[in-house]
Amino acid sequence: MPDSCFADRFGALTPLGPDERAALLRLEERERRVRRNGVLLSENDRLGEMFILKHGMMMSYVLLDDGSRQILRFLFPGDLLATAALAYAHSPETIMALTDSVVCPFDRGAMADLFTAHPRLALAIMAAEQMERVAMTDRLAAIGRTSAKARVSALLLELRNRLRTNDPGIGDSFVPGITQEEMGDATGLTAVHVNRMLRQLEQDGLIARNGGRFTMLDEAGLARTAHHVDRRAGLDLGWLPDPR
Amino acid sequence: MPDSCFADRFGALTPLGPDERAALLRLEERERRVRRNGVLLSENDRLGEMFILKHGMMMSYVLLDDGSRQILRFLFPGDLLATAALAYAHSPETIMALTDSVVCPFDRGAMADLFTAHPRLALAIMAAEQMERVAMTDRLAAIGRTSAKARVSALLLELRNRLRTNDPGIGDSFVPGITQEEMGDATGLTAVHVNRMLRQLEQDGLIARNGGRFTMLDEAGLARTAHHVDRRAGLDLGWLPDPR
DNA sequence: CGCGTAATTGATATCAATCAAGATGAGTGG
DNA sequence: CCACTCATCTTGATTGATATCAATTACGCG
Repeated sequence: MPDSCFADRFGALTPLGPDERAALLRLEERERRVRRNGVLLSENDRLGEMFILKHGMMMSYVLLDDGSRQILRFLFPGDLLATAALAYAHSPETIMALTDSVVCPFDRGAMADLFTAHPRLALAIMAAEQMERVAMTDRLAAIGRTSAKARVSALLLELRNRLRTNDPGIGDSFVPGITQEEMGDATGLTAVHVNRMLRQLEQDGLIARNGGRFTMLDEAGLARTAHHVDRRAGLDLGWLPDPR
Repeated sequence: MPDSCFADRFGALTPLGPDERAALLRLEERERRVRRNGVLLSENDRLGEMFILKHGMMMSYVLLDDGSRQILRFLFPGDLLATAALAYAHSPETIMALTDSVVCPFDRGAMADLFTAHPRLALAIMAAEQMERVAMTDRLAAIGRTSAKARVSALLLELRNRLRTNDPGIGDSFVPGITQEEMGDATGLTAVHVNRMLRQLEQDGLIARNGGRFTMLDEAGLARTAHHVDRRAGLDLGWLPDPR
């Protein structure tokens, strides 16, 4: 059976029937490559298709009129991109590749077909959307109400966790794959201050760094500094109807 | 025909068939009152039902361990509450009434039934979810990357626009219905600083205040200070299949 | 080797938080 | 009707966290 990031994503949440798996696979029939630093979609581009990220790491961001940038989310395989196409004619955000990536474009009509043929998958997609929303509220609270050190810690934890989801081999040690500038744009800080915070986290004995590689020396301590809440523990999709 | 906030909300986005309207109405069969300052749902409460807000104004927020609060969103009639129930066993946020309110509780199973019987409504709900998500990214960018004055301006514009959606009689003049403390908790500022920013907006001739009532004297100027983007203009649900 | 990007470090500036009093105003009970 | 109380709003003085500015250093790569 051909692999599908998207089917795997949902398979981890709820058992999938063979028809369901096949329907998800059909969304990944086409492929498009995006090179590192390549832009898949710019703010205000006309929308019509959505994408499943198949390989690589991307990010979405908005630019403010003074040139500053707010990174909204980092994107990993299995993530759905450009879902704003469901409600808007033009993209509210830019989507750019952080590494060489592969995405699978599909028309929003395909989503309509999927919802019609497989209501249970529609519910699962809606549930995944809720997970995304809760992650966003966590980020909102972090940026609005926590210190620079907490925000940087939270970002490191989030990156490690998401990287690990796609590569279970990752333990305490990982390569974030983003610059300090990008960490700043994700956390609402300057690159200079991110640097100082990383340095402080090192001094506190929470992390170590070695040529781009980060190691969490005290994950519990880091989670405490970050005011981190582990949302995966509270997942519950048991209420979904049985697969057909 | 009995009125339904929820059906009205979607009716404004896309034409509804009679079956569809009836199905939405069924979600509002039960009612629960929540008094001002009453808590509908606390952080970590067990989830199972969701709610449609029928009358009143509510808010959702999280408390951090140092006691500070981040308000995530203000809720108005037609909004769907506690959608996290689709993915989580416990609430990630507290939902509290800002005015005496009425909500319609329904089991998440009812949502599953709706998705099964009316895939087109499922798509519309998904689209509404995208509107919510985009609003959240706008807030994230505001808090992460804009000045205190811009954030307060953006909040005023958002409140006025949402109030006007439910009461088209509202023009430049409105009563926000929240305290400066709450404005601070929504924008990531202190109440004291919100006060100074309001005062400055007054001095700039952008707003006037009179016993709790705000008047926008220069809406274009306010939108400029806020870096405001009008998202309603870009809505597009024309791609949805025709109602049955 | 040389070049460009990213990381680091120090000095200074600014915005917003904190601390501390009042002022205002809407209930509430006597 | 008045005194009282509590929440909210307002204002000033000060502190503190983070931004800004300005070099310098380290590093990956052609």
